[in-house]
Amino acid sequence: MELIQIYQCLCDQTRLRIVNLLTHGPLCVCHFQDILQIPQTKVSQHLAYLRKRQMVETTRKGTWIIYRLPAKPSHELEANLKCLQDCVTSDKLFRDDLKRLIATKKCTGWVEEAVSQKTCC
Amino acid sequence: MELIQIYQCLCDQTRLRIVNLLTHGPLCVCHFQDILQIPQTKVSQHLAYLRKRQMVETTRKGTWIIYRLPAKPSHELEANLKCLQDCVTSDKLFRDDLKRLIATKKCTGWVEEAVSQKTCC
DNA sequence: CGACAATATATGCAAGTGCGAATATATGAA
DNA sequence: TTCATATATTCGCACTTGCATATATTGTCG
Repeated sequence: MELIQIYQCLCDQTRLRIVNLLTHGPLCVCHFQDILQIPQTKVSQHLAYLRKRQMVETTRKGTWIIYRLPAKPSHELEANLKCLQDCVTSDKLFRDDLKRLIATKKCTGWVEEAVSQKTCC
Repeated sequence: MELIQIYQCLCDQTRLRIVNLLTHGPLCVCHFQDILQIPQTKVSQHLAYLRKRQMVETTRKGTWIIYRLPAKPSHELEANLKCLQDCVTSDKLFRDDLKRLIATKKCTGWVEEAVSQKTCC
């Protein structure tokens, strides 16, 4: 992934919030709706933007589509994600998003459980 | 300087090249023209964009206007500039820009000399 | 003052962006 | 097959961006 594409992905607030959440693990579309409190089409549009530029990868579990950051990020992406994680700590909006993420208990290892319980959001 | 503004400033190739050059010291408009080989209005327009978002500061020396990165960068900006310097090494375009910068000998301490010699570019 | 050099700003235009509303697609369940 | 759920896509619109062309501003020097 090229440097400019990375900055293009991060230069919108909604996308920045999405990527910030994804640095803590994979999520599916409904989680972004819940945590960011924004309509589904808006989420999907920004996810499409990120997917087009290879900032995110997807897998399907039934009707859910799970989004994650690239399994093998380029050096540029890895460096910028680290930098992002360092920077977001000073901003209330991003901190609050992460709080809500933790509150939903969707940080890690939620996929298997969701599949077995057949409920995601 | 806010995170999103930083990404907005860096998400265009010309601006990224400008900021990359500035990480090595102040420059005036004519240097960007020379090194990046782009027309003056284009340089000025991008510099205005960066100035508006406080990514660069200016001082005047006669008819020249000298651009520099903020003397007191925010934590976010400092972190991202460091990250940028790490990332650009892998891209030929940015490496070549820096080569031309070095060739012009405008990396450091050129201002006083230029003023005394009354020639900048 | 006038002429020149360096830089900035205005204008018009094509392209891209962000967003809501509506619609389409895919999957699982009944 | 039909329905409901989750997600994606399309469309229209206002707004922004990048750029070239033209014009304005600012400072220096004579």
